[in-house]
Amino acid sequence: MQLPKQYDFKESEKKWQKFWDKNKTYKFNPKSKKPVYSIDTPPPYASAGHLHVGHALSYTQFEIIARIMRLLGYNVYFPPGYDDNGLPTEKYVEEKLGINKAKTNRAEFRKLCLEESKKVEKVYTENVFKKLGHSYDWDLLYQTISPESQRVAQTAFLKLVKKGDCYKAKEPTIWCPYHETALAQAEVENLTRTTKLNYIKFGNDLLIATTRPEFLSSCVGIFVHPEDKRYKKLIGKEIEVPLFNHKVKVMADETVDPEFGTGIMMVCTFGDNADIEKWKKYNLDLRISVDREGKLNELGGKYKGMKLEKAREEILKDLEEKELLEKQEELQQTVGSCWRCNTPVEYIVTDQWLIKTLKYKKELLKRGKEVDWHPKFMRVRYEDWVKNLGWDWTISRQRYFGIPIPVWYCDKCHEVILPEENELPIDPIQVKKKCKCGGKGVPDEDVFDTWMTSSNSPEIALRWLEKPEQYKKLAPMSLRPQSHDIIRTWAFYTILKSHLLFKRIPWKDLIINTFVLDSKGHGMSKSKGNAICADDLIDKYGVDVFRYWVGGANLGSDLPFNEKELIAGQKLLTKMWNASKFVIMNLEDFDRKKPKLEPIDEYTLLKLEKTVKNIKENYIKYNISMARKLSEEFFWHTFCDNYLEIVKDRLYNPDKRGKEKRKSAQYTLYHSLLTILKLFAPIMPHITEEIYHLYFDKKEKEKSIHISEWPKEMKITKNKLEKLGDEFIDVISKVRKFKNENNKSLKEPVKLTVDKKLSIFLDDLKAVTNASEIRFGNEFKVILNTNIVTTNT
RNA sequence: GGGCCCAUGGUCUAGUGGUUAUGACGUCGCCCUUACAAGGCGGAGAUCGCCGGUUCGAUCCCGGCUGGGCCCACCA
Repeated sequence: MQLPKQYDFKESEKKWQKFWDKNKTYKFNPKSKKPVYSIDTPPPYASAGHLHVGHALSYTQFEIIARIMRLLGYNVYFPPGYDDNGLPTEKYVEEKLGINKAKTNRAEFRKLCLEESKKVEKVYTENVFKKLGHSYDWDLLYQTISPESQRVAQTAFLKLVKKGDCYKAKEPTIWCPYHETALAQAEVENLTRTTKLNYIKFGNDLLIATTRPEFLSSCVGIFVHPEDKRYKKLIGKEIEVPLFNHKVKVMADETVDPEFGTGIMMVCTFGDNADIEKWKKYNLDLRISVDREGKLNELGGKYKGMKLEKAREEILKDLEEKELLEKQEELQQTVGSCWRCNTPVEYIVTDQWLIKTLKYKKELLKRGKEVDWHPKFMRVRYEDWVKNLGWDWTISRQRYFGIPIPVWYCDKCHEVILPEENELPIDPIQVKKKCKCGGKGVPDEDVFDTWMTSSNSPEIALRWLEKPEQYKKLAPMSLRPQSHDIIRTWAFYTILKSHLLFKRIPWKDLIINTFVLDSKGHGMSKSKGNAICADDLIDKYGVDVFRYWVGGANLGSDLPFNEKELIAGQKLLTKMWNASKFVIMNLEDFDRKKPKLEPIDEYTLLKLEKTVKNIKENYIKYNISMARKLSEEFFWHTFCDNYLEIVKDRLYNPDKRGKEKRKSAQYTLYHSLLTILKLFAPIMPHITEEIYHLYFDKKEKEKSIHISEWPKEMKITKNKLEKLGDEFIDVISKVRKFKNENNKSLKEPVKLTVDKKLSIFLDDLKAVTNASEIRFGNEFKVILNTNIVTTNT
């Protein structure tokens, strides 16, 4: 049999990717009796940019798991998805089509987004997912912008409203003055900045330090520590606020730090979270002086219409003029800011839809414990987040584009008008509704937070509403793979929704992907300019080598990028190609019948079986790197370095050694190589498929190695043999070392003295060491023809 | 300010309460051996970050420190 001398990865990748596509190799079979393993895949936003290694790694990491589970006998439900319901899509469509979304209608614009996204996604599918050798079932593709996804989000909303877990409220909400929208707690980032702490004279010459003098008009209370001797007598008194001259009460609260500033805290509605807390706790007045654009309103008096920054300047100027500004100090401060525009957030009172979270903290913690986190310590992040929640989840956004909130408000009785579930998806702007009282329904023009959709990804992926039977059977899903930075959003909201809607967890396992750092140990990002492009690596080394690297990463931990790892993978591929070539060449006349096995062949199969078992255990625990290591060890050392060398003589000289002994070697080679290929198949799908098709596909029943069965146990249990075999291998190693130390070729003939126990391997031992004579004795000896050298055991 | 993770030969990495502490890349030496010189075989190279504690015994458990990475937080 003529086999190609070298493995051409580029050609092989193209060939097999096409093959898998054409044959729908990875199609989910709803009729199969195998247990189902379902994956709640993270839908990426299909960008045209280059593929960052970090992303390529995280997506490939759980893709390897999909392959592992398929190989272990599961019916794998592995749907690809695209997240095209966000701002990036909006922007892209506006720019590409040269339209202004504010001038088209919402439904029309959404349709355009859907169409454009589909085009971009098609390119992405080919250039990223298929190129990486991913085994999605493309018939299960979903989009978060699709009508079906909208229906899921709106149905979930409706159910929660009816249940009372979703409500409309006039509440202080986190507000981005730039985007003019409410934000969820999870959308707030921290911004560290230097600011001025201003010491301002209030009535009675009381000195109060504040960083937000622009909020003087909103001041509703003064707080001191109850034990602070300086101010004890003030408690209960009223103090006049400078410039605005309204009076506020002095109160005591233990959270006030006497050491900070002057030990007096001014509470305004609302400068920050602490204000809201005290406002609620002490039932203070509401004096809102900031509008939706971040400008002062009527309450701001002469500062009305000024942006907060400007108002601050003016107020400070006026305070100074009136000699009410005692002093200013520099202060390092951390403030919340909008995650998109970095504008510091404000807190204003608006009408918003919220989903209850605070009420369910305990249950959510319990649900968190029901999920199997990999690694375990990542659950702590979830728990910390849940414990520290301070707000219910604001799900309405004052944005133009997104999934509409399906409600109307009666213009007469002001009741909320809800649609029927079977009307969904619906855009209230497009559809008129009447109230029971006869009043006209005014549509809610807000849209959902995008997490409102994403948090139902299991429902979208499993076709909750389209295929209720399937959903019932497959939920909860088996696995959610995701990155650690969205534990507080994606993981949290999904668990929340699942708890509220279905009273159970959304999936059994949650894995946190590896976080790739640059070679110096810093996070990779475009802005830092240290991001490495996965496409370049794939062009240079091939996908399987890239995937080999991915297979060495551990879940939930950091991994500095190191190109050397790829070289190791490259070498492994070469080795695998060559070893397979050798094996297949020697299997031409193999009839697959089981012959009487030689002791060393049995020993090798025994070792293999142990390895397979061990690997399975690791694979099930998502310990891919350990499985890879074990596979490599067996393949390279046990199989190539030792076994292949041992059987060469039997394969080459059947006349001398006996035909049956050659068959025994062939049998062992066949099963070992096939098993080795399967063990590596999830990590390196292309080369293993290529080799499988060089020979095995004609013998085995499956068309593709990737849907073949996990190696069956051969039930070899000869423990004595294992010990003896180990000793035999040890002798080989010693003889090699001996020849090496004497600068001799490995072919150099020697005379050996070995333990009598090893006599069962006599012929193989003789052949592999090229011994002209073997004697038995207690002491191990190697002797050259010319000079005599002895080695002891 | 709180919390989490990490620290092992030059580099990257595995691992365990107790034998000579993995493996890879690199390096050095030997070997053209009919699968593979993009190879084989062998060698050198680590007081397992630092300081304490628990223990008969710690790289592994506990506490502290240092350095790196990350998450969270209302000091007005």
